[in-house]
Amino acid sequence: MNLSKDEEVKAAILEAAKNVFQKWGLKKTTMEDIANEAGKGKSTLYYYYKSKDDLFGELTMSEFTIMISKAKLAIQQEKTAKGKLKKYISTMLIELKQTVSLFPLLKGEIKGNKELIESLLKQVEETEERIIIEILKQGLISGEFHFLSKSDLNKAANVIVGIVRGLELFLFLDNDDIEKIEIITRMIAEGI
Amino acid sequence: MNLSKDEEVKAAILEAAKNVFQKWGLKKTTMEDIANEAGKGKSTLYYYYKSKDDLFGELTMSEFTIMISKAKLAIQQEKTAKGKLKKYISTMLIELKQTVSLFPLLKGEIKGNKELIESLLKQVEETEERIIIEILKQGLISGEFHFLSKSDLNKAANVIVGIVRGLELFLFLDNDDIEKIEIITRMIAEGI
DNA sequence: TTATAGACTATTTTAGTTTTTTGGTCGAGG
DNA sequence: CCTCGACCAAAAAACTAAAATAGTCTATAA
Repeated sequence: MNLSKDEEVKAAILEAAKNVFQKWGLKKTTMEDIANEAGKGKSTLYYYYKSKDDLFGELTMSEFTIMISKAKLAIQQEKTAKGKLKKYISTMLIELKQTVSLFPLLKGEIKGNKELIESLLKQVEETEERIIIEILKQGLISGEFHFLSKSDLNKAANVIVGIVRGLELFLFLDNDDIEKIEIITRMIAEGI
Repeated sequence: MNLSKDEEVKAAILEAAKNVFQKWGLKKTTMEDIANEAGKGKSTLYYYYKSKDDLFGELTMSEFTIMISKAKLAIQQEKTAKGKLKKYISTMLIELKQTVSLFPLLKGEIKGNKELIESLLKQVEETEERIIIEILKQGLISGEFHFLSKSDLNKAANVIVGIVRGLELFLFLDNDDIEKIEIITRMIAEGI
C-alpha cells in the first residue's frame, strides 16, 4: 500500500501548488511557498518531484487529464457523433478557464524551459486530436457528416483543435455564456 | 498637388519601415534605422509622423486596410453569402501571415503603449465584424443559412471572428495549404 | 528502508547604478 | 515647404552587488 500512500502525498503537493499558483500567479510562487502550503519541508518536495519543472509538468498534465475526463464523461452521454462533438467543444471551452497552469501555458505566458513547454503542448494537442478523430470516425460511419471525407479526417481534426484553441483564447466568454457556446457548437456541427 | 506628394513620402516611409521590421523585427528597429532605409534624416520622419507610435499605428492599419481590400475584392466575385464567407475567411487566413506589424500585434507580441494597442485591436475587430455581419445579413435574407437566426447575428459574427483569429494564430498553414483552408471554410459554411 | 526536515551550496533573480542608445525637439538653411 | 544636423531628456542596455531560490546532502525518526 506504499504506492498508494506515495501517490496521495504527490497529489496533496499538486493541490497545494494549485492553491498558491492561484493566489500568487505562476511566476511569483516558489518551491518554498508550495512546501509551506502543503505543510511540508521544501526538501520533501524534492523527494517526490525531481525538479520544479517536473512538478509544473505533472500539475499541468493533471489539470489536462481532469478536463479530458470530464469531456469524455460528457461525450459518453451523447449518442450521435454531432452531439459528442458539441459536448466536447463546450466542455473544453468552459473548463479550460478554471485551470491555473494549463491555461497560462496555452496562452503562451510561460517562459522558461522550451523543451518542457513544447513537450506538454504536443501531448495536449495529440490527445485532443485523437479524441476528435474518434468522434469523426463514428460520424463518418453513421453518415452524419455530410461534407467530411475519410481522407480529410486527420486534417479536419487538426482544424477543429485549432478552432477550439482560438475560441478558448480569444473569445471573451463570461461565465458560461451559454448562447455563444450554443452558436459555436452548432456552427461547427451543423454549419451556419 | 502638394497633398499627393505628401502622401507619397508618407507611404515611402511606411514601406521603409516595413522593410526594416521584416529584417530586424519590430522590437529591434529604431527610428534611425527606418530613416536610413528611407534615405531620409531622422527628423524628417517626425515631419510626417508625430511619434513612433503614430508611425507604427499607421503602418499596422495600412496593412490591415490592404488585407480588407483584397478580401472585399474576393467577396465581390462571389454571388452567394456562403461563397462570400468562404472567400473572406480564406483571404484573411492567407494574407495575415504576410504582414509584418499586424500579425505580431494580433499574436500579442507587441508590448508598450496599451492604449494604442487596444485601439488598433478594437478597430480591426470591429471592421471584421462589420463585414461578416453584412455577409450574414445577406445569407439570412436569401435563406442560405439554415441554422442562423436574426437575433444571433451579432454574436455569430463575433464567434466567426474568434474562430478565424484562432486559426490564423494556431494553425500552422504551410504556404497556402489549400486543402486545410477548404476544410475550414466548408466546415464553417456548410457544417461538417 | 522510507519519509522527513534543517543546514548548506550553487545558481538565478532582483535591485540599484552607470553608461549608452533612442525618441523627440529646435533652429538653420536650401 | 521640406530637410537635416545638433542637441536634450528619457528610456533602455550593461553591469554589479545583494538577495532569493532551486536543488543537494546529511542526520534522524518511524
